[in-house]
Amino acid sequence: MEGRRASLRAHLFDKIRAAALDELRRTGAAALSLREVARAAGISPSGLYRYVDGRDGLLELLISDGFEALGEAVEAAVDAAGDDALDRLEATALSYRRWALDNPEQFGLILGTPVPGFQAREDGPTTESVRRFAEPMIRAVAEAYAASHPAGSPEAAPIDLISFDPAKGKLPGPLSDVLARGWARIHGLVSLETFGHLVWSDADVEALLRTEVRSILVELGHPSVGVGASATA
Amino acid sequence: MEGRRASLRAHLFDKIRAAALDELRRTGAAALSLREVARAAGISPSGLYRYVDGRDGLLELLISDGFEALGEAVEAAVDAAGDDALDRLEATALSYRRWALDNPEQFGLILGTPVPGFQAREDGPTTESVRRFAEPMIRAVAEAYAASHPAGSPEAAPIDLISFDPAKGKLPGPLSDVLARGWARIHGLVSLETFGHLVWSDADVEALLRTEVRSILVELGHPSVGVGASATA
DNA sequence: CCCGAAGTGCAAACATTGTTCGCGTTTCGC
DNA sequence: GCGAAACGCGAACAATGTTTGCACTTCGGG
Repeated sequence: MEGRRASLRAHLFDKIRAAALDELRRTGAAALSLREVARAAGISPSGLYRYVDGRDGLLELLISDGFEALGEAVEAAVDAAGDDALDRLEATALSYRRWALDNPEQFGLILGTPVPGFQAREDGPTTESVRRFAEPMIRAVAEAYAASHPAGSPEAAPIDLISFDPAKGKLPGPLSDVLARGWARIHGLVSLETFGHLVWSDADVEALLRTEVRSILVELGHPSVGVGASATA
Repeated sequence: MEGRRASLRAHLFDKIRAAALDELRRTGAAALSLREVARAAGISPSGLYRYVDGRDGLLELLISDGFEALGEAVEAAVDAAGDDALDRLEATALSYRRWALDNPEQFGLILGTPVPGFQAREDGPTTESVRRFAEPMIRAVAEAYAASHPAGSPEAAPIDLISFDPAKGKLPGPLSDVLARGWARIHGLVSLETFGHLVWSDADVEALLRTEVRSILVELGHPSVGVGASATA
């Protein structure tokens, strides 16, 4: 039996989670008030401590949920895309941007300036969520890489990327570099736009992202993209 | 004359500025305590209000100083570099990274997640500092662009970039796109590294940055970088 | 069935925070 | 020299995160 107690607890926990997310969306991470969350959840401030370890625990919850949500958004978009590596990588980049623009506070919380006191515990839920988040992005790049470096070639991926766990150990090999650069190109544009640092330009950021995706594929030596990816679209 | 009063005021203001920067470095922007700054500056909390408009005023001061410092760091590095566009752009990227790694809290404050309540006033010191900061970066890209698109060519820069003021109006033309993409590539790598999101990789970020600088120049059609110089058609 | 143990929620308290207000004191400009 | 402005401060207020002790409910094994 579930037990009356556990059921009530789970229900209230969801209410707290929802209230915290709401507060985060409304006021941002730095101004997130534990007491306000408690009020919204219909609970006393001290009662909240039975569910969450203080303000940091609240943030950990939100960070974990954030990575999970972003990962799911990207995965859904990639799944909806076709089989072509270009389409899939493009879907990755565009869904990454869309999620960031739709959830700027959450995006800032998980991938922006780290919050001062907080450090994710190795065994906390965050590490698993990060893994969950990184997987579709790694997969998209790995697929594109594999397409142009077949399994027999000397530059084939040295390890099985899909099963790589970013939480433990470091990713070696040439793919590490191209993955970091590819992600950085996407993340750079998205974070600058999301945080309001591109207002001086009238650029169409979505178009820029598409250009960047092509440039990544070009450097990956992907066949379906011609060499003509020049500066101006 | 300077006046005894003005002199004391300037001196104390510098002390406050230094104390605030110290606090920022130690605890981060979100946890910056006005009272702690007051203590460090040897002044009462209320007395601080004679110099700075509350906590937001303190942040504005730090933001403004941050942009200024980053701008100076980049400018100094570019000036120290030679005449070659590659060297100059590389110096831009590497000094940008170095400053971020050396001043992570300040970097997060000016280019990371925006602080919730704060919005830079149009007439505040921040706008001028942003302009000051953007100038050397714009210049580096503009020079590289000009080198491959001489003044007579159809794709020459349509406006005088050097005198462009990012505070008012938007930057049009093809340079806007390449500037945004170039900056984003650098900023993406630097912010990911600074905020600790590249720990899964053992990549040499400085080497990655060099690679990105080259790729930017290639897409600019710059002649000094061999490989795909014929890319732009 | 029932009773000790564990879980649950809360009010009160405490230390800190940002900000405002009024009051003496010092300095400036005329 | 004198009125006025600037200055610095202590006290106060509302709000925050966190701890503690205490009633009360629910669970599980005898």
